[in-house]
Amino acid sequence: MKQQMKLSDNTHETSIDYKKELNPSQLDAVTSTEGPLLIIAGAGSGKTRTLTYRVAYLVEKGVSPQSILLLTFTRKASQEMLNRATQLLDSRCAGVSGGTFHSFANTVLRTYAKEIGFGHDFSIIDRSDTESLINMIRKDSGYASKNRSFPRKQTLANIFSRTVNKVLSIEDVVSHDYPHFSNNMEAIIEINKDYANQKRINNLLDYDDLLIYLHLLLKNHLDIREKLTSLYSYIMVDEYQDTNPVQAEIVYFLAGTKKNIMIVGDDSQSIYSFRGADFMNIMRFPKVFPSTRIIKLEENYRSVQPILDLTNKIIENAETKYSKKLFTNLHGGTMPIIIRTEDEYAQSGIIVKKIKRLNEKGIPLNEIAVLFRAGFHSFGLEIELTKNNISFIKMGGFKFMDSAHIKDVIAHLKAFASQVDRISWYRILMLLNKIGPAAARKIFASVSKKGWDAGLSDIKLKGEAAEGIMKLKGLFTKMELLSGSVSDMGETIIEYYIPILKKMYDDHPKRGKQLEHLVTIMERYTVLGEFFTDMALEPPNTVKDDSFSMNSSDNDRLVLSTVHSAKGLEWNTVFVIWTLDGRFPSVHALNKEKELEEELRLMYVAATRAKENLFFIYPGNVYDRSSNSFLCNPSCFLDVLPDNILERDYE
DNA sequence: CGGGACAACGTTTTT
DNA sequence: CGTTGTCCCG
Repeated sequence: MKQQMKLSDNTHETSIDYKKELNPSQLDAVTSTEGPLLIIAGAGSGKTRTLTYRVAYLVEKGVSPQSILLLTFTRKASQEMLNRATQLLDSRCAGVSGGTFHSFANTVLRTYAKEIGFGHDFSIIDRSDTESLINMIRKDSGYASKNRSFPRKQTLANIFSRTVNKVLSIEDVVSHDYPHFSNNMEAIIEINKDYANQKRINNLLDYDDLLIYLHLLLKNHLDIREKLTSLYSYIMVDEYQDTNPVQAEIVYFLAGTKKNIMIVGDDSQSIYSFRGADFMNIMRFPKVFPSTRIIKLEENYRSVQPILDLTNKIIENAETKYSKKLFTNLHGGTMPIIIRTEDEYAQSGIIVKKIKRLNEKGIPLNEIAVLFRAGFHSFGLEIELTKNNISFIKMGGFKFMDSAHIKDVIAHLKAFASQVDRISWYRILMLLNKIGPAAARKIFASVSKKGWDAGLSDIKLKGEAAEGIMKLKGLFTKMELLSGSVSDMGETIIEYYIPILKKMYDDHPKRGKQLEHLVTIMERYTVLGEFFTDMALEPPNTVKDDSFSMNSSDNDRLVLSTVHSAKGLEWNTVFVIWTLDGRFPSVHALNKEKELEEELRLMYVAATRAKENLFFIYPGNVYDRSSNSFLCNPSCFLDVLPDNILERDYE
């Protein structure tokens, strides 16, 4: 203890000058350590900075890092904050417990799995595993073949997840959001029950279960709750406007009696209601914690005045309850502009032209972003960028872990690790020639009873099917000799899998390379279970995919991103494309007040990403298939703005 | 079992 | 337009 004190004294002889490095509100937020605290942090107001300094402040004050809990929206966010705090103070900050709600739940539940009726070695299933399992139950139930318009696996997964995240009943969700499936109510409820049973039998938790069971644990086991609340004496939660009711109650339980809890958020940037987030959580917080102090961070350090004028005006039209008016000391800059073009092609053309001009002025590509409402909105632009040799990186969308070949290889690993993993066994068996659902069922029944060795030997098959099973058994026999090295097993599987890959995909060389990349990820693991958990909870979020850029080696690339994945980021210049009614806001939200309000916040998030230049562009006349109509009006969020705030170029 | 014909359906995203 | 699922036939 003494040694630690001495060490820290040495490492920060230049103590942090909080007064100098933070503005008064930030300083207040950083140094108010006791009791409940609500920070309303406007866009670009130094939210991350505040959290980082607060971690350092607490640690410097002598609070043990292990007793600080920092919950964030993504793992990347928490890691970045802790890294910065470490740079600010010293390595003690790295000992702070930080992560997402889900990873925190995972850690806690591994210890207390027995209390919720699971084994401590439970597996976490990702969204596609979830859908596969639901699909098996769906088929088994027989409802699907009786009824042509029975909900698909994806729809069922959506219904179930929504039920959990919004704390509603299946009846509520179906009748409200899927009224056309109301006549299947009993069947849907039955499948949901089966799904829960299957998970319990097979020791599986899906993403929602992690939250649900953590919540249940805290609610029903006071002794465990007390243990945790005495362990975590200082809690910080970021992006609170995007928490759902379950997460909010978890926070409430964790706060315990000391209630040293700080939440940070911006009600104007709540954009995840489609998955149960409710910005009323942040509104209600002072009621739930009666002695809450509220601090507003209103100075914006990001955008020039003309951009701020516009974003302030946009959000004025929302019914947010915590009013705040952002101001800046960054002067100069030009008025944001909205441009109408002839068609999509012309829209792309303008962007290409403007990017080239900005580039000549010395603004690097990675300081420019093109933002849009939905992933597919950038397809046309991607083609034009490629033609013009402008390299770009697209954020969000397509995920490494979601591609079929990666899933296949991991399924082999999972099947090897568990003879009762139905999802994985079906998946790998069906890859074999002449083996379909019926054979897979038979083989899996045998394997789950006798293990893979005897299970595969005892199965009677003919011809190609028998051959395939032989090969699979050969693979597993080989894997058993590898004494548990994760990457060695991976490589062995890939060797076996390559012929299948070649048969199935024309682009197998590219996919083969990605499989090699998977092996390098595996090399970081010695315990198979940890590999599986990490792949579910913290999957690699980018594919190093050269198809997306001309010269992928350099980092100077234009950023294409959905507005959702642009949250928290900033660029010198931002283009928002497809800003017309029906695209942004989306057609689906046009007649629904609540959803339209969220689209407005989404537009606010998009616009507040810009530091100096902000462009809105839309093609003037677009046919929309889904609504069978022509879209031609500029986004209503922008159209209502006065001319002295937004310049118009309608040709 | 596997392939072809046909019909239904569709945001956004992270864990 | 592409994905997902069902049905039906060889």
